[in-house]
Amino acid sequence: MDLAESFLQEKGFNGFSYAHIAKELDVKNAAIHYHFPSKEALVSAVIQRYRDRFKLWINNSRVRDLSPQEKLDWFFGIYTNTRADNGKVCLAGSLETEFNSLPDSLREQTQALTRELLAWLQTTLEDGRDAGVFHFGGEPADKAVLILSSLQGGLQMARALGSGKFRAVVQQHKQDLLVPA
Amino acid sequence: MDLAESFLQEKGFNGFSYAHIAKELDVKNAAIHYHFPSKEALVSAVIQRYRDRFKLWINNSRVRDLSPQEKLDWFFGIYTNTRADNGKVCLAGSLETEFNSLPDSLREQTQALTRELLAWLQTTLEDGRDAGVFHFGGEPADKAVLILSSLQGGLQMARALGSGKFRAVVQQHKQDLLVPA
DNA sequence: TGACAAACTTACTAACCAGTAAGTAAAATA
DNA sequence: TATTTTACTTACTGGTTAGTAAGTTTGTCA
Repeated sequence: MDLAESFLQEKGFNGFSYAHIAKELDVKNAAIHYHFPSKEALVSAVIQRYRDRFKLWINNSRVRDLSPQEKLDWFFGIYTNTRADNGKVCLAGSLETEFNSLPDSLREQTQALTRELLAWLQTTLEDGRDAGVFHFGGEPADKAVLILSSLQGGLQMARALGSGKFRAVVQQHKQDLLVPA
Repeated sequence: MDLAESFLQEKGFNGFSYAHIAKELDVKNAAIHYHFPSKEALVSAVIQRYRDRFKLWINNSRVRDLSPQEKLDWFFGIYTNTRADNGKVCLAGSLETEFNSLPDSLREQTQALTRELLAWLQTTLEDGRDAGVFHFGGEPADKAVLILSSLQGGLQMARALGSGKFRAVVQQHKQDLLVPA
């Protein structure tokens, strides 16, 4: 599952095979079919684990008790660190790219994951604006969509043009949110 | 080339084959190899055409003579219209997602395209801020990266959660840029 | 009319893909 | 100790992939 997650983020759903995983583990591809009958089942398990992990994190006091500003920094940090080790990309972003060629169950998993990320981000933005630390007009839901979109897109752009582009995204969000005009 | 461009935007580089194009055209796959010796050559030609088209557009008086605000609307419109007909995605975004499994020549083409989009957007943002119609802090280069990233990511998110998510991105950018705090 | 080239088709190859059936070795369990 | 279960391997299938070689039709031009 760790390898599948890595490959998904590095190459996408259509970009890796049972053979790739089998080779890394030094086993035969049938060994993977023993644990996960289909590629769909394997990837579904990976997304589910990712969702569970995120849920666990945001409900843990180490994140839950942070200020909105610290929460946002933590969230940006996930993406920065993900990217740091080797051109990976947000799991949700990777899956959305190939959404059109995904089996039904994976589409649902992708939708659920994205909605969960958006919901948390929206609440955090609301709390921050209410507390007077975040400055933005319009709907928190829209701002959340903008921020998540740009993080996903920014990681992808960073692959082509270097990690500086992703840092630019984070930098500019902080500028927009934190510095009153 | 039209079909290849469509498939690239719908399914990505690893998501379409010579057979898909051949079937649509009702010819054999060898017929495509006659015109484009390799998939790399085919996709390279598609990107080059896309770059030429963009260059032509921005230098044409119909775009060149617009106000910064109208230019931005035009740019957003490209993405909105691209998306309108069937869950497509920005060509640059699609290629960046699979950047790690792309042949060298296509990596270079992808980088060049992205840099050209960024350069134009940056200049437009600069002009708009100088003219007093755009309001944002920080570097225009960073804001350009943020906007392009969010458009690419927004189209992808729209595939999973509906086109409303992309409209939210555009809406929020207009809010952030045009409405003084 | 004949030569030639453009635009194909037919028929193929070697590599890779997800997935399966049958067999095996070792560990857990009764 | 005997039986069963776990975790594989070996050997394969049918389908798809990009790409090729050789032959065929069609239109152009001298």
